[in-house]
Amino acid sequence: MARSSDGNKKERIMDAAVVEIAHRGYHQTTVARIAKRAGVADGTIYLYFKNKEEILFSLFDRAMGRFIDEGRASLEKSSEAPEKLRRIIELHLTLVGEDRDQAIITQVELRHSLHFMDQLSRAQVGEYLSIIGQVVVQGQQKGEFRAELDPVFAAKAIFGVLDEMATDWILSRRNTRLESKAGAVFDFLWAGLKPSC
Amino acid sequence: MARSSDGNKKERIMDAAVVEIAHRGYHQTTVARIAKRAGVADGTIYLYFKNKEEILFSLFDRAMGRFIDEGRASLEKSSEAPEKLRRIIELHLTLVGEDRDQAIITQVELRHSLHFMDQLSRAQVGEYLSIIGQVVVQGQQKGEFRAELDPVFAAKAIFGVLDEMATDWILSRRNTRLESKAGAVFDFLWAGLKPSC
Amino acid sequence: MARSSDGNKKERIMDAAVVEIAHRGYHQTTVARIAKRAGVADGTIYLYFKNKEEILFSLFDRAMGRFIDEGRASLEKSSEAPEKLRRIIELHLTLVGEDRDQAIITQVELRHSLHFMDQLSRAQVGEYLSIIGQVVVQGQQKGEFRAELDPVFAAKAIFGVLDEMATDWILSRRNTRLESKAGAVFDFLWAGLKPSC
Amino acid sequence: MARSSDGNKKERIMDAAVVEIAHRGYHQTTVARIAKRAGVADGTIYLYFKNKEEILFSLFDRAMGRFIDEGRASLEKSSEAPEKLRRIIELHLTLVGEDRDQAIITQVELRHSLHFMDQLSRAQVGEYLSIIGQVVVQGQQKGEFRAELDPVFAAKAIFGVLDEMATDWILSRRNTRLESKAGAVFDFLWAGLKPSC
DNA sequence: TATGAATGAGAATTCATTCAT
DNA sequence: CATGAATGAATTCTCATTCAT
Repeated sequence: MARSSDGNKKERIMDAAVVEIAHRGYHQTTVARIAKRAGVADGTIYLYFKNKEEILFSLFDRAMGRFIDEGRASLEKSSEAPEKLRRIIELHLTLVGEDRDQAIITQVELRHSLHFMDQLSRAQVGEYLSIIGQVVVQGQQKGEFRAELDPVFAAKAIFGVLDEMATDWILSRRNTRLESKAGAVFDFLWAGLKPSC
Repeated sequence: MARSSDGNKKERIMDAAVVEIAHRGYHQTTVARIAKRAGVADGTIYLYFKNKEEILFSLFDRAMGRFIDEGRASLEKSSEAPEKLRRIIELHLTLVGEDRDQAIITQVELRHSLHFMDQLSRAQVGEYLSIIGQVVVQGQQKGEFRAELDPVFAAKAIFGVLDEMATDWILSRRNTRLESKAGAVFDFLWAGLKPSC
Repeated sequence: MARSSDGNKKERIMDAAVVEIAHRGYHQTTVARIAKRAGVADGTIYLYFKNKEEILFSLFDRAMGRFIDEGRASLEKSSEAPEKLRRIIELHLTLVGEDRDQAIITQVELRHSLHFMDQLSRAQVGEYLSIIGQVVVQGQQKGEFRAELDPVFAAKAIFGVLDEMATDWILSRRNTRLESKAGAVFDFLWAGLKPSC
Repeated sequence: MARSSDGNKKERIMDAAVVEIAHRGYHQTTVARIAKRAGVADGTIYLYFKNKEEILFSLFDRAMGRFIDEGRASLEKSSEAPEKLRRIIELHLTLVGEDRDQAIITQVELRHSLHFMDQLSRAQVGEYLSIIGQVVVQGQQKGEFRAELDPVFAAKAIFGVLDEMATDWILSRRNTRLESKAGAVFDFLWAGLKPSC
């Protein structure tokens, strides 16, 4: 049966795309290279993706899906907002940090044009930001976070710090673990969020 | 006259490039289009730039130069670290916010590829981060900022928030002024930086 | 049932091909589209036709077969050459005019290339022309048509007029009936054929 | 100066296209082959033609232009309608017959799709038919041609006979001169056109 | 017979860059 | 310095055809 090869083939193409694109950049990566690495014919790519750009979008969807799903799941485990914030920070840095190639896609290649970023941010990034925002709101309701803070702004600020850490980690090719920054990030953000005394 | 038209011509090409690249993206922008908008022949571009990529680099240099120069100048005017932080925030958001096309270049197009970002971050972004870092260090020395904070980390966090605000402003095509976020950004960062009580 | 579905399937494929090719042209029509319209799998096409070109040839054969068969049958009904000429004209225009899609195939798509036309004209068109030629010969023998006319030439001239009417009808998308031209065509040709006085 | 090479280059490309397309058919002819025969780079083709199809259209325009121009010029030389008819017939067959490759383009390749024929017939073929029609009208006014004939119909009939002779000449690869048919064509058409007695 | 996923050769077109004027 | 016609390498995508099931 084609049972297993079907799903596998699309995945295989995406995996190949991550490696190729991470190494040479989206524009230098030819569809032929991706096909070759995936072990399929060039034309086969087009059975699974409308065009080259669709591959990149799919890569984003797959990655962002994990952020959102695992983000949601992680939040359910704790009830305190600061604890949730810590979990999100750790999860974000862990997910980005566990696959450098994928991280290059997410932090760099996926942002290569306004047109592209537009589509991304509208959909899933917006959802991710709103998850963060909900944690902020919840923390404010319980008095754990400063009430006067705009939660939408706060979510973006939090995301900005996380995103910068991720990008910085990619660019500095040192062999550090990205998660190791989680403590510092939490301390900094928590200081900015907690009620002043 | 011949003398100045030279300098003018390079500037004209760069200005044309900003508009074209902001509107269609770097890869969709042809050298011919830039030449046309600049009012020069295609070949003339190559008298001023080694190749297409060089144009983009020059755009970055020109923009980053202002950040660094005006950043430095601005810092000299005040002596308190929090005040300096506020100035940097305002300057950053003002400079990004005053020209949407240029901002698209800075926030989006310039981040094309790892190869590209590498070159950027090594040089001037590193310098910009170090300016921010120096403010943090100074604040810590004077007891205005929390001493236990790693100033290099803090600089990145600050930059991350500013950068996210800038990118968000570009993507949300609302007609707001980016500088209007300066107050909120300062409050948030200041809370995260000041000594806990 | 299996037996007849076989024949049906080939017919179904040919019918689908007529519609698709008439609407998009031979080269823009993919085998996949024909298969889809015919309700069969892509591969099934190749059980009935050696390749895509064969479909077109088959379409021609089927159409030309009717011209020849019905032409012959029609000629047997009358004995006077002018009457036979009239019948041929009417039959030709009626057959072309009764199915616009099929007519597009016959008048346009089938004339794709020299290679293609060669094969067509050698075989069946030659036979059709010879049927017309025989009518001319017969008319000359009975003194109904001018004797000095080369019957091969006359057949081509007759065919040329009919063919031009057919093509013109296709291109002018007016909602006229092609057969309505039969009278005028006959009058014109008859004048050219009958003995001068 | 590029003075002479400009016009020449476009002509050279068109000449190369005639040969290549006549020999292999439009679809089997690659732009690269045309470029090679024309002695230019592939890309150069696109400085003179928007795309491959445009080359074919240009070929048609150039050819049809001669038919119309020389047709018009030829008609001015004589005043009798039958004489004009004879001139048109001779000119048509001479022009088609003087360049077999070009004739293949005109009689076969240019007709390969409805879309294509539409564009052709609308414009210049219509004009050519109307030139023929005017001769018919003039002949009718002077009593040289049968008055009851619809001149639009007659023009198409005349064209149909000429066109069939041309196509037939191409397909029969015999080494005859197409113009040699002019007499027979004229006799046949003249018999169909002249007032009955 | 019938299927349809997979193949991979093939071609049009673009565009950064050069260089003769 | 300036031009812009010419170059030709490079790449995406299509689609007729095959073949394992």
